[in-house]
Amino acid sequence: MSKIYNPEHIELKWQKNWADAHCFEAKSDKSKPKFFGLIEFPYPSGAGLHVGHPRSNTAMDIIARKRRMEGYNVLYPMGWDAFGLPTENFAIKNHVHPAGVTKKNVDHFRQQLQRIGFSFDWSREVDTTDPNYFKWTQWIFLQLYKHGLAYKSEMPVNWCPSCKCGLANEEVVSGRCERCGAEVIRRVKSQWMLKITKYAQKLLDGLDDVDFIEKVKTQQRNWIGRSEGAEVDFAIADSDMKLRVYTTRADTLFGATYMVVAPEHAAVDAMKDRIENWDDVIAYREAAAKKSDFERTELAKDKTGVELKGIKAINPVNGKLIPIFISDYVLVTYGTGAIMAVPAHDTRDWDFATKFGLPIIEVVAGGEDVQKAAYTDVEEGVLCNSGFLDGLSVAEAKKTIIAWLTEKGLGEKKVNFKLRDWVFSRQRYWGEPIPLVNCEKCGWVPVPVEQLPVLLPDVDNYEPTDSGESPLSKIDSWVNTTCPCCGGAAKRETDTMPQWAGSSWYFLRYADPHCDTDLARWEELSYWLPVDWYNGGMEHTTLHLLYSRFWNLFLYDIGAIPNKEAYLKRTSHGMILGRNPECYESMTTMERFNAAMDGIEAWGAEKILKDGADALPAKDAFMAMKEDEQKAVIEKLLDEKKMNKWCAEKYGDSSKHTAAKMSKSKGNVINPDETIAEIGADAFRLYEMFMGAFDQAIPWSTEGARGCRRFLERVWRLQDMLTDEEDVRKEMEVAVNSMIKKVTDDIERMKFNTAIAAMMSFVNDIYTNGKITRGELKALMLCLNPVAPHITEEMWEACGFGEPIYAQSWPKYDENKLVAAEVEIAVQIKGKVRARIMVPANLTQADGEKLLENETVKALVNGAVVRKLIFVPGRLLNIVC
RNA sequence: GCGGAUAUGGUGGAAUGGCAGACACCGGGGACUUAAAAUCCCUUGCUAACAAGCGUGCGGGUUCGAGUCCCGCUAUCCGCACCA
Repeated sequence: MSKIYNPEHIELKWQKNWADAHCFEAKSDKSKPKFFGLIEFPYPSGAGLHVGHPRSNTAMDIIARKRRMEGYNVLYPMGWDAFGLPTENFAIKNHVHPAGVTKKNVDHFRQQLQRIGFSFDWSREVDTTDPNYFKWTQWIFLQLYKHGLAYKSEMPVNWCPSCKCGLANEEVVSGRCERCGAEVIRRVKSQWMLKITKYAQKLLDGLDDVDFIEKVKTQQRNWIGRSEGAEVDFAIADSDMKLRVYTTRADTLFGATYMVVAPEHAAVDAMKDRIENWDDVIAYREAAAKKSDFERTELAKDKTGVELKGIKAINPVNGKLIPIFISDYVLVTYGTGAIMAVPAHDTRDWDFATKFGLPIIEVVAGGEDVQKAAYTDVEEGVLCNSGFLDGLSVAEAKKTIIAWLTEKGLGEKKVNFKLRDWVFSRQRYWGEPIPLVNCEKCGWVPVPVEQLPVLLPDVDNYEPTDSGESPLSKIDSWVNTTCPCCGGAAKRETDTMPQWAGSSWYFLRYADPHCDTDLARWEELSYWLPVDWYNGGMEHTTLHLLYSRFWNLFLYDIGAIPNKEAYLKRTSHGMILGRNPECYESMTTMERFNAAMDGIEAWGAEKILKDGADALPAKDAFMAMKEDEQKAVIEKLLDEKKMNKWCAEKYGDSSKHTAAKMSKSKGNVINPDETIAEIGADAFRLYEMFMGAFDQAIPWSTEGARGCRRFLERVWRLQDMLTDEEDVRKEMEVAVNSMIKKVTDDIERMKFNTAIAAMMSFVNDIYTNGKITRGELKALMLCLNPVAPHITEEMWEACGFGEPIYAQSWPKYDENKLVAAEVEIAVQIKGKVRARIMVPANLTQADGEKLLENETVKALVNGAVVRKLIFVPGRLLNIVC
């Protein structure tokens, strides 16, 4: 009888063994093929790891461990994306230095990750707040600056009044600050911007060369938002001014019955003298500026605007005079900030025209009455009321009109993107200082490379200022410096970089994390990059993933790195959900108590209430308790099962109602430490991978996790069934080979749940059989090792199988031993299964006829005329008669 | 509004157009225990209860055969959102 399975003991032992052996450190043996597996490095928050982190980490750990066994030189690194607001806010509140907070959090995270047994190469750990690291973040910024891709711009930015900080568009979620939830307002500030728009086309094109899951590509394409159209000039009547618009529907030009410009559009000011209702215009403009993005969105349906009285534009195709309006449904940031309005064929224009009583002229026939609704179909329609375009399809008309406009010098073909430039300034302390100084004589001057990094000074107070300046601006000794160019007095830039900066190139640093002459040495970059497989969350698709591709493309263009695209392959995991607290929160104390009473009756009171109340029947005792005592008792009694049952009754039986995204505020976060303490790291890893399809959101189930522990107990006890036989027994060949094949294939497809199911089936087979040979156990240990590395190493050692598994090769399967000699097939009559028969596995399609001789089949056919016979070898026989 | 995804037992989920529900969780029963836990074995889609019938969100279609393919809906989730 083997010892009792004690995960904690085994896991700590092997974690130490691996560290001592340095077996997961990436070697610079460039003769071997390399594999660079990457997962997003975490932000080390004070709350510590949650169960979502290990889902991605475990998946890539499995792949990394398998690759090592397959003979690859594997780089699987970990680091910390450690700049960021929560740390800074914590530091402000508790009057401590953010660096100290960061260190403490990082140490906690590292310890938590190590307890799970990931095969990270800890010798390559990176930390974005380490000056040796952010020296190169600053260096990259200066390259962007030198190549004209960083510029300062007075522009309206999204301003979070609570964080007192400018936000990128990507950080604004339905009008609210992504971090704190406060309503975002618009505020004009001078900001550093990165010209990511210059790379819009390259970022789009690059997607064709990489293996990203389709929905990531689609989301990036939509975010970049390329559209093909034309710019057209509309002359202003009685002047030599022109108003240029962008349109994707140049074909509908004859239907343009008015124009709209954004309230902030410069042309409005240029025409000031001729506008008769200037006061109205100014009033509208101010009202629009005051609106938050949220209000703009809220009122999206309700069109407002003011006509510029006294001014008319001329439609270039028919010379008609048309009015001009300002309205905030036209955005100054897109296209030319002005549009031609074709109410008959654009829903927004139709809404506006209807409200303001403007003419609606049909120019594409084929739809319903355009007076009732806009007709926007571009596939079916045929042009009408459009002079020389009449009778053409929309596509033909577009070509024709653009050619005509180009020839006349009235317009031209134009491509536009939704992608905006990246607001790169933050008025915060805990970020990389932007390494520029402002000299009155020389303007903005980069800090020379040899003076990098520009370090953060020690500050007493990290509180942002109400003026919107960074706390750094208050440190005169730091701000005042000399100009590197002329040696005169100069001031440092006090804005810092956003959190995205450090994470936009960290994968490059992993190739050579201790290099102090470059961001990483060329030969290391050429060997390790690009990243072979990057797994991460969908929430980073349009932010981090796009930004880092942008930096990588840029660094490639300036010859700093050898690879164009950063990541060859991108996959994504689903979220892990917790219990929906609404269920629990909406219960009254009595309801909770009643639900809990079931538990009391079922299990006996004393046991459950051991350290709660003294006596039962509990109702009286319970009612006598203080409220928080009651709460504690209820928490103890209301296990997951009861909660689900209760929620199901209240909300219907779907678990979708009982599950919700985990968050601290909802109080439904599952703590991995507690789970690991209960079931061990191997069972935890196993459950994370087994719980469901890897790419889908899944509610956590404590019961399900315990089931995985149970499986490992079963595996552990296989030692008691072990025989002295070295080889795989004949009768187990199919089971062993098909398991190896299934596990091998499914790991590559990230179908971890079915890979694990295959191993469970195998173990079930062994239990039925009662015995296991050394060869059979070896195969199982090797397959299971990437998922549950500790228990498999321990058993491998205990059984005397030789060198540790981390030094073993991945098992191979024999194609010829995947199916038994005889297989069961279904016999169908007209598609209905009527019987199952055993037949030799090697029958081919041609043997189908012969099966009619089979007694069972004969009886089913019962002398009827067989009209058609379908035989699918190994699967079924279908007889139509 | 646009884009993407999803829909299968009490639950999580399996299933290259070929035996729907693998593998688990929960539940039920049994064995072993003074007892409990643990473990092992059996059972577990629904209805009827004989060997039958019905079942993959809804309505059509293609096919010898559809959870899977096609057409038309519905519901839910996620992302974007006045992008001309």
